[in-house]
Amino acid sequence: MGDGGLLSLSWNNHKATFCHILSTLREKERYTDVTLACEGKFYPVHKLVLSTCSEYFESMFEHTPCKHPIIVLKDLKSDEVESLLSYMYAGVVNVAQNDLARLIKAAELLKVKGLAVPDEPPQEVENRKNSPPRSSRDDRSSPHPKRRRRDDSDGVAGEQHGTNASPPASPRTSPYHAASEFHQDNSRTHNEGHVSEHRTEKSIDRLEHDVRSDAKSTGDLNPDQHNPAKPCSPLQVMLEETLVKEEIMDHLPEDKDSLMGSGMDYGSMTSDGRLENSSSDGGTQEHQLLSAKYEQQSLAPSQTHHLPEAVVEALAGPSGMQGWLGGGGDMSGTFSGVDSYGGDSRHQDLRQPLPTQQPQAHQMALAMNSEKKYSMGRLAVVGGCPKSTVGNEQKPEGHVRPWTSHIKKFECTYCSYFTITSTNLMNHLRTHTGEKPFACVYCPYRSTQKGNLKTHMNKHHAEYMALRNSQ
DNA sequence: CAGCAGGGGGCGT
DNA sequence: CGCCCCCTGCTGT
Repeated sequence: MGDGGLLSLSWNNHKATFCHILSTLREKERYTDVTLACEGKFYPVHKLVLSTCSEYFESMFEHTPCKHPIIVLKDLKSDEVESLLSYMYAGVVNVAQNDLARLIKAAELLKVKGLAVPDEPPQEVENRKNSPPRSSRDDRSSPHPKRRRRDDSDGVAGEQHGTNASPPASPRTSPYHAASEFHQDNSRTHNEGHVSEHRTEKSIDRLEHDVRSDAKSTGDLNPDQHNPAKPCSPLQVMLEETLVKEEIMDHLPEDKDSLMGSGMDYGSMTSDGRLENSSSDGGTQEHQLLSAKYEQQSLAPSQTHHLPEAVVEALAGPSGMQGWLGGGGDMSGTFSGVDSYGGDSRHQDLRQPLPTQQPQAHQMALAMNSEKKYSMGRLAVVGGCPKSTVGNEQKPEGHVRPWTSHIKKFECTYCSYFTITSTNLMNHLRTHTGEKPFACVYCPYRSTQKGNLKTHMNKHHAEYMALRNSQ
């Protein structure tokens, strides 16, 4: 790798982490922008995920301007929905053999990529479903492979609720990936030796470590359990049913409350809790968009409110998911949410005229970065004067300018920084662009500011400076 | 201690 | 107004 060589930086655990974060976001109901309703249960999920995994949803959202539509899945069972969601979020779903045909049918109904295989009879698909063991290879690359053994889980094959919250147990790269693996499994259905082959060594180590620690806590777990085929039937049954159920129960009431409270019209609820869409005539088989009432007023604010939190919690890690999130179409709101992380409402104003030439994701990433810096205390941006405390401390009397909005002249297009001088802004911009135009002639040192280079020269190449001064 | 980054004065155009 | 230059505080090693 010589000078100028390209370095390929790869995030070893990226896919697994990605899936995990997705699942986490779903669990925490962060950024959810669509709610699936089925049998009286509500599943706040993400359009992005749904449309990624299903052209059906994709086109549905495409034609639905509503910010937070409620989609009533009428001809589906809630457990099917849960399974499908698990499949879409985690890339893997555990299903009892008996329920497989039902699930596949549901998947076909919703055109879920990788699961919907209309051309082939369910039987064949069943064979392919031996793949869950294989999918577990990615299990092990999960950041939190918290699988718990349910020795007698075979007996509860009919229960699939658990899949809903199993994502952390088995993040998958993507449904596409899953689909392709199904095909691979055709040729080697029983070969479980491949289970972990595709993982990177690092993720293996880390995950096995996680698994072991998990095993310690649960007592009977061993790493091999990531191979679901071992203890269970080819169609592995849920491992976390009770756990998951509890989580669901925790969430649903809130959902209902909030949904109802927001004036959402869900149609009528039958006595057994099933959701009946009043407008459903049964002719169209699956879902109807019920109403657009459930959107901005009640939901958007909380979303924006949650974002910074989630950025910290769910998107932990320096890289986070900025790029991914930036792909959303409604980033202005979320972006301002991030932006307000510093607690400075002023940012909202500054954000308005943000130039659009920057990809939003980029802006978001940079903004997050800069906010981080600010929160670290480099600039006291939080509240009141946006100017640096540096200036205040440095020249208490010098900071007499009223730092009001009409004074600021130069705004950074990447973050909320602003200054009264273009020079300062230019210097600042280099911190974003990475440009270091001032290079030391004696060493690889480069600087964003000439003065910094000079300082460097004085300290490290004093003789050069002396010579130069004498000339 | 070295480096980074922001503030601001001075000067030329 | 833009550029140059210097000063300064903060942070990481």
